Amino acid sequence: MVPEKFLKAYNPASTEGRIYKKWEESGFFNPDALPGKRPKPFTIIMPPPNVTGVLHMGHALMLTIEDVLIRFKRMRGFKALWLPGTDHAAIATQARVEKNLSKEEKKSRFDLGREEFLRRVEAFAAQSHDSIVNQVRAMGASCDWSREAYTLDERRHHAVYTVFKMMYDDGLIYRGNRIVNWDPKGGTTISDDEIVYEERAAKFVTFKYSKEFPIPVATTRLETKVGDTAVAVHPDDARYKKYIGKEYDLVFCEVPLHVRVVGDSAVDPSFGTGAVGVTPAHSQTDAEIALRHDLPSIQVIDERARMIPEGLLRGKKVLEAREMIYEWLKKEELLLGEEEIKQSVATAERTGSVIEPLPKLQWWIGVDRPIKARGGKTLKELMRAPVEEGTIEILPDHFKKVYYHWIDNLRDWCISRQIWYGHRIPVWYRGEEIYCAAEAPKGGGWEQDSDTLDTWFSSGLWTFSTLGWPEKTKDLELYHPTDVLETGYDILFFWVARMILMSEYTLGEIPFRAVYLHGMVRDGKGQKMSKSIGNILDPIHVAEEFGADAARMALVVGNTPGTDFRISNDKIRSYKLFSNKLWNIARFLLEQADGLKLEAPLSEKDAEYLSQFKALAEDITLDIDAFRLHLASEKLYQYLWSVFASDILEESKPVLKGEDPTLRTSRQAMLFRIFSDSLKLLHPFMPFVSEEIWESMPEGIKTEKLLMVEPWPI
RNA sequence: GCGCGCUUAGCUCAGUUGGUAGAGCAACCCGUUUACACCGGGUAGGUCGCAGGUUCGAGUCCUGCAGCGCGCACCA
Repeated sequence: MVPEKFLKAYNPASTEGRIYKKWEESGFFNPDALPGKRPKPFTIIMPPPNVTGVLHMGHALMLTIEDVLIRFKRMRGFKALWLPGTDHAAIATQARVEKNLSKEEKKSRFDLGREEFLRRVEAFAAQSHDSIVNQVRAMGASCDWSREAYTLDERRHHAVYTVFKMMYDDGLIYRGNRIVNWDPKGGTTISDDEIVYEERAAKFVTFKYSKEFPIPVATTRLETKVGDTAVAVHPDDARYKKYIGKEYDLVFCEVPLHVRVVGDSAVDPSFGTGAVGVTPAHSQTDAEIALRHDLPSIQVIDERARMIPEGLLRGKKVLEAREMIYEWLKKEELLLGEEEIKQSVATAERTGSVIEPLPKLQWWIGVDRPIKARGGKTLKELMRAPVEEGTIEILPDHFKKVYYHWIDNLRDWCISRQIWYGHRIPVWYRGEEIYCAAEAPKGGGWEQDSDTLDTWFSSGLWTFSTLGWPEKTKDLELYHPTDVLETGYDILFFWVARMILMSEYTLGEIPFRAVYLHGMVRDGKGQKMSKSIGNILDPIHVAEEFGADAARMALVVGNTPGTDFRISNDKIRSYKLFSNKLWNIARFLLEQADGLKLEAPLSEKDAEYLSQFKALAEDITLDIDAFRLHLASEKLYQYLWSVFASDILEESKPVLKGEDPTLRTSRQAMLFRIFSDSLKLLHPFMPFVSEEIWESMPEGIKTEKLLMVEPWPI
């Protein structure tokens, strides 16, 4: 009666691969193949992992939460679609390949040329993709592989070009020469959101340009001062008022400067000397002052972060130039003072390089431009409205405020990148002519823009590009808007906001109804997991050692949305023990299954046990519906171990061995009914062990081929 | 500077709408005639950061304060 496998302890390693194969072969990951009518769809589009390497715990958390929701809804009778994919992660992937190239072959991408380099990146991406997809499977993710998408494949390419052209024609995408965030190491511009601010010590130096120049200024970036074209003071500042409008010709560290004194109310008279040396080419705020006063802009730092002006400084690195000018000021007795201050320095997220603000001709998306097709609303307004109106729910709720705060401070989005891996900008040039389309216009001589698009541009389309847009597909009609977008709070701006922007602009509808933001996964000591600390828990190793089920439970129990949380081997081990506990409960019950009649009348006590369980099942159902997975999973654990196994089973032993056959059949029925329904409740959280036990449940309990498609007990 | 969050047992954290403080791990004691030692039974441990307020009643709501963390902005 008891299958032999139950005589040994539960072994996830030898079970999980086999079970996953069974699921995959059933075809039930594809909602079209699910049994029953299923009028209502339920959709989650998977946040695509970058094809830059391996899955980490954050991915494992994402996969677990989404799989719990999808399995739950599938059992609840929904047409449940979970669409998987991967992200080409333009800069990140290119940087990886460039690093390998320089390490292994001592070559740069320019040595290989665009075509050959792209071939290398694609080979790397393909390899990385395969290993990632296998890791996703190992976590038990029940996603529909037949619909798998890539942010850089043909269909997504089509979607990207279509949206670009729409925005170009609507005047939202424009080309502008402005100050950009230049990453000298990556050799590309980056968006404001890709900047990481680092606190560093800096020397705040007060000086005069020359003996004759009447106004002292202060700066931490002496090297930019050779690009100054004005000094700005507050228009009401009694000290400097008299100089406003005067112009000076002077030579600063061998560089001739023409400096005008302007009055501008953006200047804070109480900060520094109350006067600003205006460098329009290398500072955002200075460029704004320059615009107001029609000042010239002189670029003095190049794309490799080296000095441009002729003379002493030419070709020197920025930091060297800073030091040289400092020494020069000292020598010329122009140095008036210095102070050590703390300063937050802009660095590039991917390369860690210090950002050089430079003037460059780039492509931008205007976030404050009225859109005719959307009733004159701006992109900012389109992003804000659905969250304000509550058509998009954000969990936890307080992230709404963070979201609004970000929108309020948002500036135009720089979308062009000087890298090669990505969607190439669909714009063609011939002399002064510009043409926006996927293909070059007829007639020769057209050259395509050499830049590619910010990776988040294609990610922004993800909810509908994956469903086939711009074609009018059935999938799009049925599954969009999607139901839940589940991701880490760290990409609320990068991604969530841009999906709302793109969906509202392109389709005029929300991309998803709810946003579930999970926290960051940290190690047992609360440290961020990183390679250099060596505290990374690889979800795949964890799954091999303890089982994916154990990893999933450890990731879900007690983990509330929006809050960082810690995971350790100890925690995961405790849920491996739980898998084994379930295994042994099953073994015990199967030993007692002789003469089982599921519909036998229940004694008063057994009816009481059953109704207690029903109440719990209802409670757990409400919890999952309200995204309280941390509570649902803990309640199940608690009930099965402390109530069902420790109390009910122990109390049942004498009844099952006893003389009274009525009590015995009643008890049997109650135990099997509770346990089999428990397996259903548990399935979303621990799909492997529940499915494996389910396989051995007696006839009469199973109504479908697999537990994964059994109807939910409530 | 603007904003957001956290502070509950030794550690990590739950605590859904206000109704007698919870779990896991760790600790200590006992138990090996069996569903499970990947186990069972038991013990100990908290004035819920501080100060006020609302309430019949506050870990939960309000105000203020402190410590910690995070985001955004500024950074001449």
